[in-house]
Amino acid sequence: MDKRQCILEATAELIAEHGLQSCPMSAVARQAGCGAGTIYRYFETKDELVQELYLELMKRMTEHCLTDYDGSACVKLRFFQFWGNFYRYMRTNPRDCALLEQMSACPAITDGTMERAATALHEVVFGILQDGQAQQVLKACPEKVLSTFVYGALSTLAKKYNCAPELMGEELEAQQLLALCWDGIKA
Amino acid sequence: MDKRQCILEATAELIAEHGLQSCPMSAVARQAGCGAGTIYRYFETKDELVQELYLELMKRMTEHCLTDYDGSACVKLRFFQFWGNFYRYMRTNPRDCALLEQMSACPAITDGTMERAATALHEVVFGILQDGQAQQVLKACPEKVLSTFVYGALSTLAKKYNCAPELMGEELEAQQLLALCWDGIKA
DNA sequence: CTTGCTTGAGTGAATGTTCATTCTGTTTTT
DNA sequence: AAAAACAGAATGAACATTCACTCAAGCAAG
Repeated sequence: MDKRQCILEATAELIAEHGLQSCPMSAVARQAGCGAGTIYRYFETKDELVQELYLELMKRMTEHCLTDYDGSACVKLRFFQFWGNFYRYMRTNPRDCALLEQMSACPAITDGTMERAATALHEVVFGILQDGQAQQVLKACPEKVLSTFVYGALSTLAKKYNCAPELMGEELEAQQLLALCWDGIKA
Repeated sequence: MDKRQCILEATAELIAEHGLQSCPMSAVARQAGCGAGTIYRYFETKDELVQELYLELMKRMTEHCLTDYDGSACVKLRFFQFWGNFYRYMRTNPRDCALLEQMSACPAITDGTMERAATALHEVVFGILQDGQAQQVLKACPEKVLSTFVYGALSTLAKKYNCAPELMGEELEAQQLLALCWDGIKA
């Protein structure tokens, strides 16, 4: 088994449970089943470990978002496939969802890391929205406004369902939540 | 001048700049212009200080959201007034906006604190959405789904405009962003 | 008014703890 | 046997919290 992977996984587990600020390297080592020194064979510093974890999480999420994604389908289909994948990923992996939120909000993750982590996603989203606007299917807002709108709504809904499902009433299908977003941005 | 207020303000400044995890009490004391011991006259522990800061921030935001809010107006007007206030507050106070996001994402803020901080807001939002559904102006989703949808979209938009306005294209009026949300939830 | 006493807010050096990182010796691999 | 990987104790820095002290304001007695 891959030690580096183990260490990343252990870090994820601990941060999710106790927060970024209470995640000592000694605990990471224990959780990963290795000595403290070993971590430093794979990561220069704790900070690097954390940045790498963020990149790893984003990579995993990006892959899921592109499952069965057909770039040549119509705008509406692409929209529902992509964001449906996104939402389901967030709902199926509550730990990663919480982790991503926590890390995105934290100044310790540098802007460079964030940008590097998100470019792949950006391109796909940009493609969908551009096409939608060209075909006048979508509102003529700046593309970033639309993408931020959808991302914000869906990620917050997923988080809420993950953390406090009892408050949310009977659970809706991803389709119905996507419909809210679609109605918001359609022309 | 109020020392307690000074300390809270200093804490806010430091957390906004360096993050929750790098905000030593010594720095808080320096920023607040007092000795380290003084902080402990007003707050039992660092943790309590942080929880109190969160409550304070939420209180401020809640007040702003209710500016000129007329509970007897029609659903659409109430919606635009309330969420417009919310959005403008987030845009006018980028520091508080970033702070709230960071603190909300962090396990150090207890669920109890969060609930206590948000009840006032919840009631107003609940009122608007309930009425809207009763009048069949709004979609018949669980009320929490609608509120989370709007909150997520607007807060994420505000954050993005605050942090990376250059990426967002020409800035839109609050009205136009609210319209996206309204179109999403209207029946 | 002056003087001396009391009170409690305020201070910041000292304490003990926690933690990232390093280092030395050990085990495993080649 | 050499090299690489590993473990975990040791190190030193950073930090939350404490505590013995200072000082200014209030106040009562002279």
